[in-house]
Amino acid sequence: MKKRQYSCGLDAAVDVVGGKWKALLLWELHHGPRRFGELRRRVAGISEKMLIQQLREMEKAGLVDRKVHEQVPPKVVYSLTSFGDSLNTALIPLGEWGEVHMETIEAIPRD
Amino acid sequence: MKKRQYSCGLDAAVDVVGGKWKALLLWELHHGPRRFGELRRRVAGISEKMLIQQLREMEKAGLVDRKVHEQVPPKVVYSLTSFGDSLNTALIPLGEWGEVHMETIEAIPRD
DNA sequence: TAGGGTACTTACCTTTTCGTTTGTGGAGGA
DNA sequence: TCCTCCACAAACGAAAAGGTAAGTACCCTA
Repeated sequence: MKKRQYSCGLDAAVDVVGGKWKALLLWELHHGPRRFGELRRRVAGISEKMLIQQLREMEKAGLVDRKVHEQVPPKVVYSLTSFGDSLNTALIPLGEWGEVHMETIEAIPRD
Repeated sequence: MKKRQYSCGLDAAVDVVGGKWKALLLWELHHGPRRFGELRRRVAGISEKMLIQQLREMEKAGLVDRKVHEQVPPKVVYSLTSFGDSLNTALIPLGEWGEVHMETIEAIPRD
């Protein structure tokens, strides 16, 4: 979330789903509601700080729903809203493209 | 382009198209081949440094083709490869999602 | 003769993003 | 009693991304 004025829909969408973790979290939540600790374990390499940061941003954006179960130890469950689900649906072709061309993408030189 | 190991296709695709400018450039080139100066004028707000940097990265990734016409003054034309075009096709649903929800996205608070 | 267009390149700086570490407070298990 | 788990929070620094400004070499137009 950096801009206010977008030049096209794609611009806006990439702004919402951009960054290192949001796409992965969307994908993981697509499989079903998840607790904080579950997400931390299933999304490889994410730190707790990044996880909570991304979740908060996605909550603000209306993509995910955060439900607190008042109990000890605490239990918080995150799930996709219908808005988040619609974004996920729109991302499916892109995900398939990525899978098909995975080897090509991995072979891109980076310097 | 930062990682080598992707956990899913979506992860890889977002890595390729991520950042502030690549989606806009892909979209612009989707309308047809463009010269450097044309892109600079049509993609609002981009600096020459960013433009050439992104174009070079997209060239390395095999998304765009760079054709130099040896003449004075110089003339360089950029166009999508079939690989770049396939990415663009995969991005269409996302672009449509962004257009449909543009107002919602613009209303997301950023602090 | 001055200014603008052609397509870049380089240096420097600021902003944003990402990662690491430490700490909270109560509860249950060895 | 110590350790771990739960779901965070806060501080700090590194790294990456992005922005600004200037320079290059040549040509055409006014």
